[in-house]
Amino acid sequence: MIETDTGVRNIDVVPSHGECKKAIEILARIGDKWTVMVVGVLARNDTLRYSELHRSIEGISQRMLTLTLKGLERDGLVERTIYPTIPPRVEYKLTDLGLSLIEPLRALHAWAVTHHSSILTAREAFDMQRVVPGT
Amino acid sequence: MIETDTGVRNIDVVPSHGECKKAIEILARIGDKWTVMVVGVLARNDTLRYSELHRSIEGISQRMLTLTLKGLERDGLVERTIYPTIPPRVEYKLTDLGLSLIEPLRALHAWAVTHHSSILTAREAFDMQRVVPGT
DNA sequence: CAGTATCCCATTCGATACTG
DNA sequence: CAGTATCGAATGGGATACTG
Repeated sequence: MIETDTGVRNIDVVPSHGECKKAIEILARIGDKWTVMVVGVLARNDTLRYSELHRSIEGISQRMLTLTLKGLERDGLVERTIYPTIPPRVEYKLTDLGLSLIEPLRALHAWAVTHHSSILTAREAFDMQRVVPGT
Repeated sequence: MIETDTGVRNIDVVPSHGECKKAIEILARIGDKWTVMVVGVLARNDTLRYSELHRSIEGISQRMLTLTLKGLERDGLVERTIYPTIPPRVEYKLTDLGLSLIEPLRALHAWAVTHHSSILTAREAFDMQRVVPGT
C-alpha cells in the first residue's frame, strides 16, 4: 500500500537494518584480498595441495595463502588434511558449507561481469569532472 | 565426461581463473566496512539526505560516510543531487545500476543468515583445538 | 613440502576540529 | 546542513629468511 509502483525495489525482501549486519560480517569475512580467489580455485579443483594452491593463485605470498586458508578452515569452509609423510603432504578442499557459498558468489560474479564496463565508464566520467576544474 | 557424479560442483558454471578477477574487483569495491550498509539503507529508503544516512547507519563517522558515498557515486551506483538552498540539501539514491546490485547482495545475505550459526560453531570448535594444546 | 617468524610499508579508519 | 582537513592508531599485506 505504501509502495508506489514498479516493484524494482521489493521493500519487503530487503533485509532490515539489524539483519544486515550478518551480511556485513560475511562480506568482511570473504571481502579480503585473497579469500574469494582461494575459494574459486578450490571450487574448480576439488582437492589441492598447498603448493598447488600457491601456484594456482598468481601473486599470493606464502604468508597470505596460509592466513587465508587458516581463516577458511576456522570458519568451516575448507577442510585441511595432513598426510604425515616425509616430505609432508597437506590437502585442502571445500567442505559442504564451502561448496554452498559458490552459488551466491557466482551471482555476485555474474553481476560483476555484466556491469563491469558500466562501472568503469561511470568511474572515468566521474574522474573527468574532477580534473582541470579550474581550466 | 570428466565429472564423476553429484552435480554439486558444476565445473562448467564456475568462472575461470581469469574471469574470477572481476569478482575480486567487485568484492574489493563493496567489501569494505561500510559500503554494503549504505547500499542496504538506500535500498530500503529510495532517497535519503546526508544527515539521514548518518543517523541511519549507526557508528559511521562523517568521514567514512562521505568517502563511501563518493566511492559509490564514482562507480555509478549512487546518484547525488544538490539543492543549493541555504542551508544546503543533498539527496542520495541508488541508480538503476545500484538497484541491480541488491539482488546478488540479497543472495549473499541469505547465505549469511542461513549459515551464520554453522560458521560460529565451526569457529569455536577450531579455536578450542588451539587453546591449552599442552595441557 | 608446508609452513612460521619477523620486519616494515601502505592503506584504512576513527576522532576531532574547522568551513561555505 | 553537508561536508573537508588533519592527525594518529590499527590493520592488511608483501618481502625475506628460517624450520620440522
